Amino acid sequence: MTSAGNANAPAFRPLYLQMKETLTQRLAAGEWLPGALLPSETALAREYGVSQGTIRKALDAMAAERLVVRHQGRGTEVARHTTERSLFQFWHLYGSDGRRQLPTSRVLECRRGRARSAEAETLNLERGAPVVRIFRLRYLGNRPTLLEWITVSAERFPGLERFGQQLPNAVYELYQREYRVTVQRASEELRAVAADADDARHLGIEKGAPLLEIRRTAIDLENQPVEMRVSRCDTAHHHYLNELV
Amino acid sequence: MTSAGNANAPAFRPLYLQMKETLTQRLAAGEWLPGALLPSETALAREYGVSQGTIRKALDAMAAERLVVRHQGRGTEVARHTTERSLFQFWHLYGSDGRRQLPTSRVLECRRGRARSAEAETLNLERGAPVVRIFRLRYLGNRPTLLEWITVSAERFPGLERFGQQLPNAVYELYQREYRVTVQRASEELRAVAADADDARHLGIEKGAPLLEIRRTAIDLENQPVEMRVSRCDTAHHHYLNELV
DNA sequence: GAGTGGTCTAGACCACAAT
DNA sequence: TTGTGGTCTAGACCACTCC
Repeated sequence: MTSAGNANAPAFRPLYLQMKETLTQRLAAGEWLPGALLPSETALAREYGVSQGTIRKALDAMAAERLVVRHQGRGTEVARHTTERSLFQFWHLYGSDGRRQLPTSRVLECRRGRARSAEAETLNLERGAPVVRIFRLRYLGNRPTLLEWITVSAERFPGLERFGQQLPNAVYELYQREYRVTVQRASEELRAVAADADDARHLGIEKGAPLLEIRRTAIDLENQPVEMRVSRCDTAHHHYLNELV
Repeated sequence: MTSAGNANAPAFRPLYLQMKETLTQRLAAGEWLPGALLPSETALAREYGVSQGTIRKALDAMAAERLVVRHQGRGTEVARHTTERSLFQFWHLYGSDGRRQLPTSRVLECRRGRARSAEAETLNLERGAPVVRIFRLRYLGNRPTLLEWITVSAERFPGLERFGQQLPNAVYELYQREYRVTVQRASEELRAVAADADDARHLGIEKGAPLLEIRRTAIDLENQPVEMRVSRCDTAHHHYLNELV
């Protein structure tokens, strides 16, 4: 399929959306690795027999979804999970002064297990399927602020448990580098809960104190869930910021 | 300023961004009322002496910010505050089944007062300036779920207090219809707090129970704060959903 | 200097809404 | 049928990066 001028697919959709889909598939298939440059607009236009403007609309749409990053004069790059991206897309906790702080982490547990029903449902696994669980205590400015439980499929992330204390702060960079898994987006459910005895001990607060519980499901390039994450945050000195635009 | 070909402004910015700015100013000034149709792309292009494509990029950018809504075959319409918009942009509470429910409301208080320091700071007012405060209890499916305190400037919203029990559920529609104030975006700070005695009484829960507190600042078309809103939600049967894209 | 994406233009045709 | 925005094309020039 080189010419898309009159596609053979059952396509009533605009050409640029078809091109976006095609390019996204090639990207998700790993043809271009994170950080690499895609072929130029003119090269892609030649390859598919469409105009440069059509490729441009497709790439602009992909850039809007953070699949690629466009650089004038340099080219179009496959999006990487940098610390900045983690910060801007996935980190919403701010200090009382309104400044964003990145956490440091202490891994309390990191081992294999079998998927419980909630994990299986969230991650699209069979119940009892092998998983890796990470349990971390995270500090903001030396203050223990956040307890975090992460669950991923052990088939998708073989040997993840071996990282143990060496797990980096930003695990999405690790997912991408070691496992070719790119977290594209996520959804978070927020609730207020009461600290149980363990929460209280780890966070140095009273049992029953209010905590902000965040349940995140992270989604990869193929729109499949890849990580389930539950966080419990002490919001005495921090808050979760959400911009409604 | 009819020809923008070689602008006299200290402008190194792209033409389409200058056009977007100009059109946004005309819109914010009230030249086109909510629901009205803007002049067509060709008419605007003629008026400013630029190509239709440039106007198109400006309007597309405005549509991305929800300032206007584009309809093929009909024209470009100034965005209105409909119930759908309130729902999709400003309402983030979902039931445990994942369904979005709109609240019903009971106004507990609606009267004038003088800005306290937090209100004055948030709303860019002098401390002690006249304000209107609304205090509502909101129900989701017959269950009292949410206490809400709203503060706005009494100068900007003269006579708002007279609505009392007749306040509609979606006050942003009222702001736009009665006061020509369009809420374009907002930011929300979320924290977990413990219910005080009043919270507990109104929501039918235990004192000290965890509540999700949402502090919202609403921003108008001119990027000025127009409303401060604090909500305390019982998240036993609901949660706040945030999509990280 | 060569190559890239960003902007701007101009024109053709299509899909859709209103009449 | 008329006019609107949506798509697609083609070409020119600009700003920027890299060699």
